[in-house]
Amino acid sequence: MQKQIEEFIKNAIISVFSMDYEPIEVEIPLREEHGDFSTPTPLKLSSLLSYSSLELANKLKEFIIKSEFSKQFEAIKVAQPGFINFYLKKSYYFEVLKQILEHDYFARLGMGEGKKVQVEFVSANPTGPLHIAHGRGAVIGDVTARILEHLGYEVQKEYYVNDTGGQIEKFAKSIEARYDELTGKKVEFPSDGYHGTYVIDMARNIMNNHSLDYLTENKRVGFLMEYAVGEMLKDHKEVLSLLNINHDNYFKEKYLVDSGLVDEVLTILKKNGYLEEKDGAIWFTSTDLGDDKDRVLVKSDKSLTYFIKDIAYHYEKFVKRGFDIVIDVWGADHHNHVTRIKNSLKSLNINPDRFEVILIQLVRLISKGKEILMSKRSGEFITLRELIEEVGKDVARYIYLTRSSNSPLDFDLDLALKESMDNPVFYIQYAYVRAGSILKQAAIKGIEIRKADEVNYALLSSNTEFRLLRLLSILQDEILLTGIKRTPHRLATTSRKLAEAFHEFYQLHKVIGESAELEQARLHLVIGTRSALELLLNLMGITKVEEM
RNA sequence: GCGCCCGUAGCUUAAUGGACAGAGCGACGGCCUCCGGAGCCGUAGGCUGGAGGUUCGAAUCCUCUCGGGCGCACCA
Repeated sequence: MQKQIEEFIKNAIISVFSMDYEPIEVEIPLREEHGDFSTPTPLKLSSLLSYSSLELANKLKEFIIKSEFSKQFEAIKVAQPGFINFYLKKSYYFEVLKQILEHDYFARLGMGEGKKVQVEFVSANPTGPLHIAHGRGAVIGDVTARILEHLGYEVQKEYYVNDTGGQIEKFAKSIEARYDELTGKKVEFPSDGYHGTYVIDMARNIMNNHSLDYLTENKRVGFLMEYAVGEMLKDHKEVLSLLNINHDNYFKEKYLVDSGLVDEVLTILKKNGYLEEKDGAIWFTSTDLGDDKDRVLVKSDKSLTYFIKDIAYHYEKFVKRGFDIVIDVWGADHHNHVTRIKNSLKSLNINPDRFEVILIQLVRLISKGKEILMSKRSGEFITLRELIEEVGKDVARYIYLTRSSNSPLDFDLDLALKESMDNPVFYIQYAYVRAGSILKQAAIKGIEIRKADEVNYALLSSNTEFRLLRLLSILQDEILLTGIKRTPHRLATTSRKLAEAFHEFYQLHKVIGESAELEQARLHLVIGTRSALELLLNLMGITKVEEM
């Protein structure tokens, strides 16, 4: 509907003022008295035309009112200082309700038709367990993917596995040292190695299952690298699935080198004039693109930097796999990397606008007013697994989701635990349960749900009922906005509002036991609301509970 | 020093440049013969860190400033 109004106003401006004006903004007002949809376009237009914004608004309104289009609205009003507000007809609400019940109104939207989008998230180094910050990126990425899928994009959720490089080697050597310690050998632990207790656990596991004794010195590290990455990744997958997150694809960094992609990219960069040899290394001349320094791609010892592999990786996403849009979810500490990748895309003749990054700010875990840094169990930073065990997956997901990703998040553990009795998550789930329980009662009493054509929706006439109907009617537009703006945290607010409206309805109105006509109309409203809650819970990845 | 992010109610925070800045928690006061009270209704609490500017309109954009976080590798 939002789109239709935009389109219509655009044409109205062409007809009335014979000018083509863009963009037309149509918003869902914060206050219900300002209508279901509203546009400030006359205010913008007044600087271009010699009318006051109020005059413009009135002229446009006159034009709109005469049209067939306006018949869908109860009222179209001009408001100070020049808004045009649209109030949907009750019959429009009723039509939506009917569509929800009989035509799968909440099905996927068609806007992303045929467009391939990749959302890459988590992609943690497999050198240690996932911690709470990874959880935030994981949920934001997952929900973003779910929303885009709902909008009709073809979405792939990807996890990039850093299975080569210096860090992995260091990790393998740390395990090796622990292994040797366990077998009684005296060794010096690598000074910059990984000290976590999980490294010792892994070494112990190897000792029990896979003896290293028969491997030569240089084969040991190779074996350990592969083994460690495999084990760590297995752990990551397991923890993510506890959070209800399952990636579609795990992309191995190793493949970039083995497949010759890195060489391919280097060749193109050379051809496009972005390579330079200096001090025995190969540099990307990114200063030509506005960077403050050139960046090394191939080190003087011929090994590859992370950067060249990442360039090759993104080249692969766009050119080999043909994604139209790639969205990476990164920790905010990598923000400098964003322009670097965009620059590299430019140098490969790929439009950098097709590449987006959602930066996730830090997460601090707070308990009793103080930040918790270490975990008792592992001696590491609090792991994601521990957090989920502590507060549960739904609470964790919801709390991660309520805050905008570019704002730092204080995850108050006490509050999360206390809230588990009195928590927005349960509030929303409870609304879903209540709706279900009314329907269950109806079934027990043998009440049959009539077809929409046989139900008199006009009996839904209280403010509370209209509020619910209105929320149902604007839900798809709301989700659309959430998807386009890549602001998944809006879902938290949207679903809370809907739950609130339903609880109020539940409190004020009886459904079963009213006159048969009213009973039917309200049952339909309950079914519609339940579908909407179901959609929202699915998008947020929060469990739909039937009983609490 | 340079770059990015954030300062909103006691706490955690929301608000595609729009209309009176919304919620939750906490505090205070009401509501259970009724489909589940994990609920509902109400009260108090804000110069959106500060100062300028752009705009018909600024929490939002620009400049400066004060606080906090992060990043500035032939690490990933």
